[in-house]
Amino acid sequence: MSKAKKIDWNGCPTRYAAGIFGDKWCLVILRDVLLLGRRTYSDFLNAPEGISTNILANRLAKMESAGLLDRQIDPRKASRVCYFPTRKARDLLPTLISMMVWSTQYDKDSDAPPSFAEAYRTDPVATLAWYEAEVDKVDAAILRDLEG
Amino acid sequence: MSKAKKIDWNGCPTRYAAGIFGDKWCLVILRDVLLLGRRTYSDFLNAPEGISTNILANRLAKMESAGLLDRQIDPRKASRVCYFPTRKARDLLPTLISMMVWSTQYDKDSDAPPSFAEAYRTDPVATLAWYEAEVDKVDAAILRDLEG
DNA sequence: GCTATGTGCTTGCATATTGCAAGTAGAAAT
DNA sequence: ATTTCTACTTGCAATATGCAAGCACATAGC
Repeated sequence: MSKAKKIDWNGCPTRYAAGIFGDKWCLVILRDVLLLGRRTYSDFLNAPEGISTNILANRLAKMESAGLLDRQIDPRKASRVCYFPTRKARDLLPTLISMMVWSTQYDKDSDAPPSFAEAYRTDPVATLAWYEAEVDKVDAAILRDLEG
Repeated sequence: MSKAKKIDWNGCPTRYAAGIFGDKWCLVILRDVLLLGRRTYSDFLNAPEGISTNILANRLAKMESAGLLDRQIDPRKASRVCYFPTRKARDLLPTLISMMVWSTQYDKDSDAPPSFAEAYRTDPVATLAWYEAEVDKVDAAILRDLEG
Protein backbone atom coordinates (compact mmCIF):
# COMPACT_ATOMS: atom_id res chain seq x y z
CA MET A 1 0.00 0.00 0.00
CA SER A 2 2.97 2.29 -0.25
CA LYS A 3 2.12 5.43 -2.09
CA ALA A 4 5.83 5.74 -2.92
CA LYS A 5 5.70 9.26 -4.21
CA LYS A 6 9.41 8.99 -4.65
CA ILE A 7 10.45 11.31 -7.40
CA ASP A 8 12.86 10.26 -10.09
CA TRP A 9 15.97 12.40 -9.80
CA ASN A 10 17.14 11.20 -13.17
CA GLY A 11 15.86 12.72 -16.37
CA CYS A 12 16.12 16.42 -15.70
CA PRO A 13 19.75 17.50 -16.10
CA THR A 14 19.58 19.85 -13.12
CA ARG A 15 18.16 17.15 -10.91
CA TYR A 16 20.79 14.69 -12.04
CA ALA A 17 23.58 17.16 -11.34
CA ALA A 18 21.99 17.93 -7.98
CA GLY A 19 22.80 14.36 -7.01
CA ILE A 20 26.45 15.42 -6.64
CA PHE A 21 26.43 19.19 -6.50
CA GLY A 22 23.42 19.33 -4.24
CA ASP A 23 25.60 18.12 -1.38
CA LYS A 24 28.27 20.34 0.06
CA TRP A 25 30.48 17.46 1.17
CA CYS A 26 30.52 15.88 -2.29
CA LEU A 27 31.49 19.26 -3.67
CA VAL A 28 34.35 19.63 -1.22
CA ILE A 29 35.62 16.11 -1.94
CA LEU A 30 35.39 16.83 -5.65
CA ARG A 31 37.48 19.96 -5.17
CA ASP A 32 39.98 18.03 -3.08
CA VAL A 33 40.42 15.29 -5.62
CA LEU A 34 40.34 17.45 -8.76
CA LEU A 35 42.21 20.54 -7.62
CA LEU A 36 44.10 19.84 -4.44
CA GLY A 37 45.64 16.48 -5.20
CA ARG A 38 44.03 14.78 -2.22
CA ARG A 39 43.54 11.07 -2.66
CA THR A 40 43.24 9.28 0.69
CA TYR A 41 40.67 9.09 3.45
CA SER A 42 42.90 11.01 5.83
CA ASP A 43 43.67 13.62 3.16
CA PHE A 44 39.95 14.36 2.91
CA LEU A 45 39.50 14.13 6.67
CA ASN A 46 42.22 16.69 7.30
CA ALA A 47 40.72 19.26 4.93
CA PRO A 48 39.99 22.49 6.82
CA GLU A 49 36.24 22.06 6.41
CA GLY A 50 36.31 19.29 9.02
CA ILE A 51 34.09 16.57 7.61
CA SER A 52 33.22 13.90 10.16
CA THR A 53 34.35 10.33 9.68
CA ASN A 54 30.97 8.71 9.12
CA ILE A 55 29.92 11.30 6.57
CA LEU A 56 33.23 11.00 4.77
CA ALA A 57 32.91 7.22 4.50
CA ASN A 58 29.31 7.62 3.35
CA ARG A 59 30.19 10.15 0.65
CA LEU A 60 33.20 8.24 -0.63
CA ALA A 61 30.98 5.18 -1.06
CA LYS A 62 28.28 7.27 -2.71
CA MET A 63 30.72 8.89 -5.11
CA GLU A 64 32.31 5.56 -5.89
CA SER A 65 28.98 3.99 -6.76
CA ALA A 66 28.08 7.10 -8.78
CA GLY A 67 31.14 6.38 -10.90
CA LEU A 68 33.03 9.47 -9.80
CA LEU A 69 35.77 7.89 -7.72
CA ASP A 70 37.88 4.83 -8.32
CA ARG A 71 38.88 3.16 -5.05
CA GLN A 72 42.24 1.45 -5.17
CA ILE A 73 44.26 -0.25 -2.44
CA ASP A 74 47.99 0.32 -2.55
CA PRO A 75 49.37 -3.14 -3.50
CA ARG A 76 52.54 -2.56 -1.49
CA LYS A 77 50.93 -1.03 1.56
CA ALA A 78 47.50 -2.52 2.03
CA SER A 79 46.48 -0.13 4.78
CA ARG A 80 46.56 2.71 2.27
CA VAL A 81 43.57 3.37 0.02
CA CYS A 82 43.56 5.87 -2.83
CA TYR A 83 40.51 7.42 -4.42
CA PHE A 84 41.12 8.51 -8.01
CA PRO A 85 38.83 10.77 -10.00
CA THR A 86 37.25 8.97 -12.97
CA ARG A 87 36.74 10.55 -16.38
CA LYS A 88 33.16 11.30 -15.31
CA ALA A 89 34.53 13.27 -12.37
CA ARG A 90 37.18 14.99 -14.46
CA ASP A 91 34.46 16.11 -16.84
CA LEU A 92 33.07 18.13 -13.95
CA LEU A 93 36.16 20.33 -13.95
CA PRO A 94 34.64 22.96 -16.26
CA THR A 95 31.62 23.20 -13.98
CA LEU A 96 33.76 23.44 -10.86
CA ILE A 97 36.00 26.08 -12.38
CA SER A 98 33.03 28.06 -13.64
CA MET A 99 31.56 27.96 -10.14
CA MET A 100 34.83 29.16 -8.66
CA VAL A 101 35.10 32.03 -11.11
CA TRP A 102 31.67 33.13 -9.96
CA SER A 103 32.72 32.87 -6.31
CA THR A 104 35.81 35.00 -6.78
CA GLN A 105 33.60 37.61 -8.37
CA TYR A 106 31.04 37.76 -5.57
CA ASP A 107 32.79 36.66 -2.38
CA LYS A 108 34.28 39.78 -0.87
CA ASP A 109 36.41 37.71 1.46
CA SER A 110 37.76 35.46 -1.27
CA ASP A 111 41.45 34.75 -0.95
CA ALA A 112 41.68 33.48 -4.51
CA PRO A 113 43.95 35.70 -6.62
CA PRO A 114 42.12 37.84 -9.20
CA SER A 115 44.50 36.34 -11.77
CA PHE A 116 42.52 33.12 -11.57
CA ALA A 117 39.22 34.55 -12.82
CA GLU A 118 41.09 36.83 -15.18
CA ALA A 119 42.97 33.95 -16.79
CA TYR A 120 39.73 32.06 -17.21
CA ARG A 121 37.97 34.98 -18.82
CA THR A 122 40.88 35.74 -21.11
CA ASP A 123 41.25 32.16 -22.33
CA PRO A 124 38.84 29.67 -20.77
CA VAL A 125 39.92 26.80 -23.03
CA ALA A 126 43.59 27.15 -22.16
CA THR A 127 42.83 27.63 -18.47
CA LEU A 128 40.73 24.48 -18.35
CA ALA A 129 43.37 22.58 -20.27
CA TRP A 130 45.94 23.63 -17.69
CA TYR A 131 43.81 22.29 -14.83
CA GLU A 132 43.14 19.06 -16.73
CA ALA A 133 46.87 18.64 -17.20
CA GLU A 134 47.43 19.21 -13.48
CA VAL A 135 45.00 16.43 -12.59
CA ASP A 136 46.82 14.16 -15.03
CA LYS A 137 50.18 15.02 -13.49
CA VAL A 138 49.02 14.31 -9.95
CA ASP A 139 47.39 11.02 -10.95
CA ALA A 140 50.39 9.94 -12.97
CA ALA A 141 52.74 10.64 -10.07
CA ILE A 142 50.65 8.67 -7.60
CA LEU A 143 50.05 5.78 -9.98
CA ARG A 144 53.73 5.60 -10.87
CA ASP A 145 54.47 5.34 -7.19
CA LEU A 146 51.78 2.71 -6.56
CA GLU A 147 53.02 0.51 -9.34
CA GLY A 148 56.65 0.93 -8.40
CA MET B 1 55.36 7.64 -1.35
CA SER B 2 56.38 10.81 -3.10
CA LYS B 3 54.45 13.85 -2.19
CA ALA B 4 52.20 14.89 -5.05
CA LYS B 5 52.45 18.51 -5.99
CA LYS B 6 49.39 20.36 -4.91
CA ILE B 7 47.72 23.15 -6.78
CA ASP B 8 47.92 25.79 -4.12
CA TRP B 9 46.11 28.98 -3.43
CA ASN B 10 44.95 30.53 -0.24
CA GLY B 11 41.20 30.97 -0.48
CA CYS B 12 38.34 28.64 -1.09
CA PRO B 13 35.91 29.57 -3.84
CA THR B 14 34.45 26.07 -3.74
CA ARG B 15 33.24 26.57 -0.19
CA TYR B 16 31.56 29.80 -1.12
CA ALA B 17 29.83 28.22 -4.10
CA ALA B 18 28.81 25.29 -1.93
CA GLY B 19 26.63 27.73 -0.03
CA ILE B 20 24.19 27.65 -2.93
CA PHE B 21 25.13 24.63 -5.02
CA GLY B 22 25.61 22.45 -2.01
CA ASP B 23 21.86 22.33 -1.50
CA LYS B 24 19.65 20.49 -3.94
CA TRP B 25 16.63 22.68 -3.31
CA CYS B 26 18.55 25.89 -4.00
CA LEU B 27 19.74 24.33 -7.23
CA VAL B 28 16.21 23.40 -8.26
CA ILE B 29 14.91 26.89 -7.48
CA LEU B 30 17.79 28.37 -9.43
CA ARG B 31 16.90 26.23 -12.43
CA ASP B 32 13.25 27.24 -12.09
CA VAL B 33 13.99 30.93 -11.97
CA LEU B 34 16.76 31.01 -14.58
CA LEU B 35 15.56 28.47 -17.10
CA LEU B 36 11.89 27.74 -16.58
CA GLY B 37 10.51 31.22 -16.03
CA ARG B 38 9.07 30.41 -12.62
CA ARG B 39 8.74 33.42 -10.36
CA THR B 40 6.17 32.86 -7.62
CA TYR B 41 5.96 30.73 -4.50
CA SER B 42 3.31 28.50 -6.06
CA ASP B 43 5.32 28.19 -9.28
CA PHE B 44 8.18 26.73 -7.26
CA LEU B 45 5.83 24.66 -5.11
CA ASN B 46 4.24 23.05 -8.15
CA ALA B 47 7.56 21.97 -9.66
CA PRO B 48 7.60 18.19 -10.12
CA GLU B 49 10.32 17.74 -7.48
CA GLY B 50 7.74 18.41 -4.78
CA ILE B 51 9.48 20.74 -2.35
CA SER B 52 7.59 21.14 0.91
CA THR B 53 6.23 24.51 1.95
CA ASN B 54 8.46 25.14 4.95
CA ILE B 55 11.61 24.25 3.04
CA LEU B 56 10.56 26.43 0.12
CA ALA B 57 9.96 29.43 2.38
CA ASN B 58 13.29 28.78 4.09
CA ARG B 59 15.23 28.58 0.82
CA LEU B 60 13.57 31.62 -0.72
CA ALA B 61 14.57 33.62 2.35
CA LYS B 62 18.07 32.20 2.26
CA MET B 63 18.50 32.97 -1.43
CA GLU B 64 17.10 36.44 -0.98
CA SER B 65 19.52 37.24 1.80
CA ALA B 66 22.33 35.73 -0.27
CA GLY B 67 21.52 38.32 -2.93
CA LEU B 68 20.32 35.82 -5.49
CA LEU B 69 16.62 36.62 -5.52
CA ASP B 70 14.82 39.92 -5.47
CA ARG B 71 11.46 39.64 -3.71
CA GLN B 72 8.84 41.99 -5.07
CA ILE B 73 5.16 42.37 -4.26
CA ASP B 74 2.89 43.09 -7.19
CA PRO B 75 1.74 46.69 -6.53
CA ARG B 76 -1.63 46.03 -8.14
CA LYS B 77 -2.28 42.64 -6.61
CA ALA B 78 -0.67 42.53 -3.22
CA SER B 79 -1.30 38.84 -2.66
CA ARG B 80 1.12 38.04 -5.45
CA VAL B 81 4.85 37.94 -4.80
CA CYS B 82 7.49 37.59 -7.49
CA TYR B 83 11.04 36.43 -6.99
CA PHE B 84 13.38 37.78 -9.66
CA PRO B 85 16.87 36.51 -10.30
CA THR B 86 19.51 39.14 -9.54
CA ARG B 87 22.60 39.71 -11.64
CA LYS B 88 24.48 37.56 -9.16
CA ALA B 89 22.07 34.73 -9.87
CA ARG B 90 22.17 35.29 -13.61
CA ASP B 91 25.92 35.02 -13.49
CA LEU B 92 25.40 31.45 -12.37
CA LEU B 93 23.87 30.55 -15.73
CA PRO B 94 27.19 29.41 -17.25
CA THR B 95 27.75 27.13 -14.26
CA LEU B 96 24.23 25.74 -14.44
CA ILE B 97 24.44 25.11 -18.17
CA SER B 98 27.85 23.51 -17.84
CA MET B 99 26.43 21.23 -15.17
CA MET B 100 23.51 20.31 -17.40
CA VAL B 101 25.77 19.53 -20.34
CA TRP B 102 27.63 17.12 -18.09
CA SER B 103 24.34 15.53 -16.98
CA THR B 104 23.12 14.96 -20.51
CA GLN B 105 26.41 13.25 -21.21
CA TYR B 106 26.25 10.86 -18.26
CA ASP B 107 22.58 10.37 -17.41
CA LYS B 108 21.33 7.50 -19.51
CA ASP B 109 17.74 8.49 -18.78
CA SER B 110 18.21 12.15 -19.59
CA ASP B 111 15.17 13.95 -20.91
CA ALA B 112 17.29 16.65 -22.48
CA PRO B 113 17.60 16.49 -26.26
CA PRO B 114 21.15 15.73 -27.48
CA SER B 115 20.92 18.94 -29.48
CA PHE B 116 21.30 20.87 -26.23
CA ALA B 117 24.77 19.60 -25.37
CA GLU B 118 25.69 19.65 -29.03
CA ALA B 119 24.73 23.30 -29.42
CA TYR B 120 26.74 24.16 -26.34
CA ARG B 121 29.81 22.32 -27.54
CA THR B 122 29.57 23.82 -31.02
CA ASP B 123 29.20 27.38 -29.80
CA PRO B 124 29.13 27.82 -26.02
CA VAL B 125 29.19 31.61 -26.17
CA ALA B 126 26.17 31.83 -28.46
CA THR B 127 24.30 29.17 -26.49
CA LEU B 128 24.85 31.00 -23.22
CA ALA B 129 23.85 34.29 -24.82
CA TRP B 130 20.62 32.70 -25.97
CA TYR B 131 19.77 31.57 -22.43
CA GLU B 132 20.68 34.98 -21.03
CA ALA B 133 18.35 36.58 -23.54
CA GLU B 134 15.58 34.20 -22.50
CA VAL B 135 15.92 35.24 -18.87
CA ASP B 136 15.77 38.86 -19.95
CA LYS B 137 12.63 38.26 -22.00
CA VAL B 138 10.80 36.53 -19.17
CA ASP B 139 11.78 39.22 -16.66
CA ALA B 140 10.89 42.05 -19.03
CA ALA B 141 7.45 40.58 -19.67
CA ILE B 142 6.70 40.16 -15.96
CA LEU B 143 8.06 43.57 -15.01
CA ARG B 144 6.14 45.27 -17.80
CA ASP B 145 3.03 43.69 -16.40
CA LEU B 146 3.82 44.63 -12.80
CA GLU B 147 4.46 48.24 -13.64
CA GLY B 148 1.51 48.57 -15.99
C1' DG C 1 -20.94 43.30 3.35
C1' DC C 2 -20.43 38.07 3.31
C1' DT C 3 -18.61 34.09 1.70
C1' DA C 4 -15.36 31.48 -1.18
C1' DT C 5 -11.07 31.04 -3.11
C1' DG C 6 -6.12 32.18 -4.00
C1' DT C 7 -1.54 33.07 -2.38
C1' DG C 8 2.19 33.00 0.66
C1' DC C 9 3.55 31.59 4.23
C1' DT C 10 4.00 29.34 9.77
C1' DT C 11 3.51 25.62 13.14
C1' DG C 12 3.71 21.01 15.12
C1' DC C 13 5.32 16.66 14.94
C1' DA C 14 7.28 12.19 13.10
C1' DT C 15 11.22 10.77 10.59
C1' DA C 16 15.74 11.21 8.45
C1' DT C 17 20.33 13.10 8.31
C1' DT C 18 24.28 14.93 10.57
C1' DG C 19 28.00 15.89 13.97
C1' DC C 20 30.66 14.18 17.59
C1' DA C 21 33.09 10.90 20.32
C1' DA C 22 34.42 6.51 20.83
C1' DG C 23 35.62 2.04 19.27
C1' DT C 24 37.37 -1.57 15.94
C1' DA C 25 40.10 -4.19 12.51
C1' DG C 26 43.97 -5.02 9.89
C1' DA C 27 48.53 -3.46 8.45
C1' DA C 28 53.07 -1.44 9.53
C1' DA C 29 56.53 0.42 12.33
C1' DT C 30 59.44 0.14 16.64
C1' DA D 1 55.21 -7.61 21.57
C1' DT D 2 53.43 -3.40 21.59
C1' DT D 3 52.35 0.81 19.69
C1' DT D 4 50.91 3.49 15.84
C1' DC D 5 48.76 4.23 11.47
C1' DT D 6 44.89 4.02 8.34
C1' DA D 7 40.37 3.39 7.20
C1' DC D 8 36.63 2.86 8.63
C1' DT D 9 31.92 1.55 12.03
C1' DT D 10 28.81 2.38 15.86
C1' DG D 11 25.92 4.84 19.20
C1' DC D 12 23.68 8.74 20.43
C1' DA D 13 22.31 13.61 20.74
C1' DA D 14 21.34 17.56 17.85
C1' DT D 15 19.67 19.31 13.68
C1' DA D 16 17.18 19.34 9.31
C1' DT D 17 13.52 17.60 6.52
C1' DG D 18 8.87 15.93 4.99
C1' DC D 19 4.11 16.12 5.78
C1' DA D 20 -0.26 17.82 7.16
C1' DA D 21 -2.64 21.34 9.00
C1' DG D 22 -3.55 25.99 9.97
C1' DC D 23 -3.32 31.08 9.32
C1' DA D 24 -3.19 35.88 7.53
C1' DC D 25 -4.23 38.71 4.13
C1' DA D 26 -6.10 39.76 -0.48
C1' DT D 27 -8.94 39.74 -4.11
C1' DA D 28 -13.46 37.73 -6.61
C1' DG D 29 -18.09 36.77 -6.97
C1' DC D 30 -22.63 37.52 -5.19
